[in-house]
Amino acid sequence: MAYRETPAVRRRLDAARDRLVAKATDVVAEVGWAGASVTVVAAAAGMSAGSVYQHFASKAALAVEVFRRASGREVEVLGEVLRQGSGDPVERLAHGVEVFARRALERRGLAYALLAAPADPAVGAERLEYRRRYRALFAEVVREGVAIGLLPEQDPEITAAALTGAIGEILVDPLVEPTDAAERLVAELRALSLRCAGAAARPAHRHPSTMTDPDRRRTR
Amino acid sequence: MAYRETPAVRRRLDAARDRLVAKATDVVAEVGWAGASVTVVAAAAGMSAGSVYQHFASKAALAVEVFRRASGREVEVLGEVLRQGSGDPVERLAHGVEVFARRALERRGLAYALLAAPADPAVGAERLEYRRRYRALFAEVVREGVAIGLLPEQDPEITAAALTGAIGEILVDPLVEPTDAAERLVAELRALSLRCAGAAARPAHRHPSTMTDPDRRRTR
DNA sequence: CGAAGGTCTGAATGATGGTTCACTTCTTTC
DNA sequence: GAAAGAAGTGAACCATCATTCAGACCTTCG
Repeated sequence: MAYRETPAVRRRLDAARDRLVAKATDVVAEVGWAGASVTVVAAAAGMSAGSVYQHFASKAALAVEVFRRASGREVEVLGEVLRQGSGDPVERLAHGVEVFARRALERRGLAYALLAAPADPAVGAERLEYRRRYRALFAEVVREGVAIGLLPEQDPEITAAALTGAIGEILVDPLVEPTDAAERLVAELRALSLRCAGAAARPAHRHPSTMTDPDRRRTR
Repeated sequence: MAYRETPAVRRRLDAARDRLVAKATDVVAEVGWAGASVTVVAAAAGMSAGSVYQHFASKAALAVEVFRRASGREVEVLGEVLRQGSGDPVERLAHGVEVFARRALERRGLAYALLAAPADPAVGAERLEYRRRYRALFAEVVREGVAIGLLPEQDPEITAAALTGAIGEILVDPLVEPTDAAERLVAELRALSLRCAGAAARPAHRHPSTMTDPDRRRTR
């Protein structure tokens, strides 16, 4: 043999793959899953349609990867806030909802694509899976709250499912257009979530999101 | 001219159209929108693929009609319970949620297709529209409740959106499999909805659903 | 350099499934 | 019964993309 893959090549390939996924995510956020044909996505990533198949076995596989990467990040962030966050379970829940909502509002197109837009069956299945994860995270914190008597007796799974559905519904619909209304929306959502979980009304805690969203802390 | 459409023919045509929509609904409930090809649907309705186009300009038009008919019924029922129902706004809300949930649980496949299953863009658009209607209905009753001081200050639209999303999420997911758990689910959902709206805990009212679901009253 | 083994390209291929249409089969009217 | 005008049929048609593949172009190594 006269050729063997060299580290440099591996890096280039991996970079190309990454770029493909990233660009595909942008396209999906922009025009939805339906508009993201292989040709279009490949062009956006600066490669030919054929090359896509160097990195993924099928379009569905690429779509799933796009979904996983974007959603994975959200689950991670939410989990971090809900679990490692400061304060009692109710505070963490409130904060988690806020962070989740703000992030979604900042990238509406992507949020819509991830949560609700028509998509491949493969993505649909993945969607269910990730919704289950959101639910599990919320359920955990609710369960904690119930255990220490901060929240009334309830089925945490159901409350968690409701929170997931409620937040999704509110964020996805073109309900709030002007960005300046976003803060009011987040506040309402926070209050609503607490009521859903049965927490007694309490004033919003002081934690400017910019300091507590793990993503921002890291990347800026 | 030697032929003019006669009332009998009109009736037959209308019946065929109805039958087509009804059968298409069954197919969709069974195998989802994706599996409901024109050929399959036509076969289910006992006609040829070509004949479908006698009644609808396109497959999308048929799909929209299927969606509208099924969802329209639900909006109607929910509206009736929420508006003309007996009791104060909170009671009506609780009852509305119960009826909605029970109906969905009775026809899971259809509920899933209407609320969440991947579908034509045309159906997706319609879906948004109908969600808006559910939301409007819930918002109205919440607004009433706030007005008379039964419910705390809140943005009724947002609470309503949350209720829609929450109920959808819970009903659609394969969370509850055994039918015997359905009643518990409905009870939890009822309690959850009241908490979401901020109603103080109160015991379930006595109204056996069989007597108060407008659909049953009428058809059985 | 040249051989070996990759990667990349983009036009051709193929599958799917909605839509059309020439033709057959009713219905109605005279 | 026959002509006129629909309605019904289903095989052929066609558009859309995902996927493939033969050849062009690169990278590595003796």
